Amino acid sequence: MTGETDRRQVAEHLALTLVGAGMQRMAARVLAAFLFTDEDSLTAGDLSEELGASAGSVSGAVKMVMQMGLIERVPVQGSRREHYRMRDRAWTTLYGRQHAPIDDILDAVARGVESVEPGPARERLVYMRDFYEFLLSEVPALVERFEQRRSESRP
Amino acid sequence: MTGETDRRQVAEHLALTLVGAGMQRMAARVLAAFLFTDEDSLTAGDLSEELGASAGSVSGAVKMVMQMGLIERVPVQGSRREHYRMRDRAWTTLYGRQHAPIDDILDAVARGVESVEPGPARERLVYMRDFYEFLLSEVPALVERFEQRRSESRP
DNA sequence: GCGAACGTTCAGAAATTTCTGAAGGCTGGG
DNA sequence: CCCAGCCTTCAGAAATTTCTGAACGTTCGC
Repeated sequence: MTGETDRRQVAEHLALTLVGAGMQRMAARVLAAFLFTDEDSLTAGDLSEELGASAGSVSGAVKMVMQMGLIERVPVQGSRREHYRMRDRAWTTLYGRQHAPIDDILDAVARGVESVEPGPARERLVYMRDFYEFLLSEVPALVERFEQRRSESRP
Repeated sequence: MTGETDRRQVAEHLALTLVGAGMQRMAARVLAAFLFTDEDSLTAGDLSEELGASAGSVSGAVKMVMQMGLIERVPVQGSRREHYRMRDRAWTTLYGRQHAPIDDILDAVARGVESVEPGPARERLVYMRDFYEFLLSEVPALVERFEQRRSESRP
């Protein structure tokens, strides 16, 4: 509820926190910019200026954040620039996709189970496989529950 | 179900997959070594030999993996070396802790909510905050459900 | 106590990731 | 058709992460 400088600082702090959680630096900064703006949409140029970063790195970061499904292109007629904005269900889709690597892990573990004779190692691998399978099946339901609850409380 | 060379290859592949999911390289290799061994426990020396890595990097990696709660020291009398093995509920605890960064994110977002005037940005931040709060409260229950199901099927 | 076997720490080297800046490609207006 | 504005790509520079190897503690057997 304070000044504009403060808003940027807080945004930057959130970006750094996301970096701590494993996100790429510039991608996190771009994301924070979208979170904290009251504009309808931002262009690559806006971001470059706002963040004080080169057009090149902004371009790469935007690409990443878009692949994550957090922002989307928004068509604006009468403008040659590409406009972007956050997607509505950004966070739930992000969380869902965070679990995409789990598919890969699952494959690798399943291969492990096949490659070892029965014994302690195999039991360990089976346990790991079962857990990741469980996650893969339960997470979508979890996300859905959140969205449902939300739509109820805001009819 | 094939040779020893194969086991190592499969283990190494799982390690690389975990790296892809964000884990540190040597930590992932150490973890895979524990997953795939039929020994009761491994020492730093064992790992160094098995992985062909220096004692120094093994030491650092073991420290990390232990902080993650995936392995534990096991007392072996009559041996000067430190022995380690995987913890029983390694995967569920890991998943639980994966959500530790969420606390930090939650703090940062909450600060964001306070720092902006009512408007689109604020609504976005509130949504994000609510979602992470939801996760924080639901994940433990999810993990518990898995363990319960598992203990039922293996009485 | 002394010596040997292990493990840890840390400075520096190596590898990887990340950013920049310049060159080039589209697109729409004139 | 040409030009201007905007974005993307890419090679190289900068920063960061990760590994090694040597020096230093510790612990146990003797």
